Amino acid sequence: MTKRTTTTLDYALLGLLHQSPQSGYDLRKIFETMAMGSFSGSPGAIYPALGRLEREGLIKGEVDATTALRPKKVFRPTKAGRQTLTNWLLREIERDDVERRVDELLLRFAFHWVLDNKTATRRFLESFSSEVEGYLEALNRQQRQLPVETPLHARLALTAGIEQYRACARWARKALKEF
Amino acid sequence: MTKRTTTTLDYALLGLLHQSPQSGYDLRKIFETMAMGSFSGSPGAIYPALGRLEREGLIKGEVDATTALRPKKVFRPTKAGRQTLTNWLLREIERDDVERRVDELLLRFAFHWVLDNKTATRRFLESFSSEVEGYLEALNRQQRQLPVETPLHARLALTAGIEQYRACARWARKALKEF
DNA sequence: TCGCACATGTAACGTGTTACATGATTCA
DNA sequence: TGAATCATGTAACACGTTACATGTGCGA
Repeated sequence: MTKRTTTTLDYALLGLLHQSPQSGYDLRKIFETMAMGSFSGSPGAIYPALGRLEREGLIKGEVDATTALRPKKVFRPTKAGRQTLTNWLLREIERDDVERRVDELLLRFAFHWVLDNKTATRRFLESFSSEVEGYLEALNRQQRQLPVETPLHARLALTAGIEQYRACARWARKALKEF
Repeated sequence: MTKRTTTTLDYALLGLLHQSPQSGYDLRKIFETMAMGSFSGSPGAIYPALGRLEREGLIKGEVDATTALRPKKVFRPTKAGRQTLTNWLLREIERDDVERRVDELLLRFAFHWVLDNKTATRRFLESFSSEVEGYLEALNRQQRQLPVETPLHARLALTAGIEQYRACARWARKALKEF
């Protein structure tokens, strides 16, 4: 039996539960209210995810029958869960993360407070901005070498992507000053 | 039998095939080479997708045995396929698209040249920037109303998101001048 | 002869989506 | 009475991921 790969949703749940133990319903409302990347908070996503995490021993739920109309199941991360979270936070940033999972990287950054380690955060931001700038160079090259027949719309769409990454790079440099 | 929902990958394929008829292998290479959002171009994704589109009559493939080492199957969109594509391009932009599918919107824009209709493109960009700006207001409100105990990292992550959307808004205004 | 580029596909697997089910309590 | 909120869950379904299978021709 090979271990399943932990999804971004799993990490998001782990991070939120680290912040404060809460129920599936509470978590769903956070996803609905807050701008957390593109998580949906649909029951069909989060309850099964919580179930998996509990089966794997990364979180532990206990029923709180006191307050609620219907008994709540409040989850909190286990030691193993906290370890999994920090491993994720400290993971090396790959070019591929920057190319296709910027949202996940930003989520990772958001939970970096968990580490309470300025050095780690600085390293993260340095690595992030250097990867982003590397990718920006690739995008600029791509833009210059676009075939002549490339329609204007397609060119502009590429600049939109470039501008988004530039915004990320600027943000990272500014954020770095805070640590 | 309810009709399945056309995925973003389907539209991407439809758009690329509209640009020029080509094989699955050609398409895969485009996804690998070009920065097209987060498409992978893995065979397990694109061949089944082409199969579905062909079954639904949106594209039509014919085998070209002449040139290649191994016979190529070259696909081109049908009339219905072109119609599906334009319907997608002209679809009203919803707040939800902006919140969770900016990439798809940019892809849509990239294929707008298909319409060859400056008015439609202008409408798209106007609608896009107005939705983005509306969402930006919501994000700014969210930022102001962040609970006091919100960790710095989480605050900064939110500003990263805001900066990305700002970049989009700026881009849209600039792009608008081209049409 | 080894590996790479060309070229198309399938199988297992897990995840998210949508829609449904359930049921108590509060409020108009 | 009916609707909304709280609260948890399941079932069908389809998609993408990873890994595998297959086979030709070219260059080192």
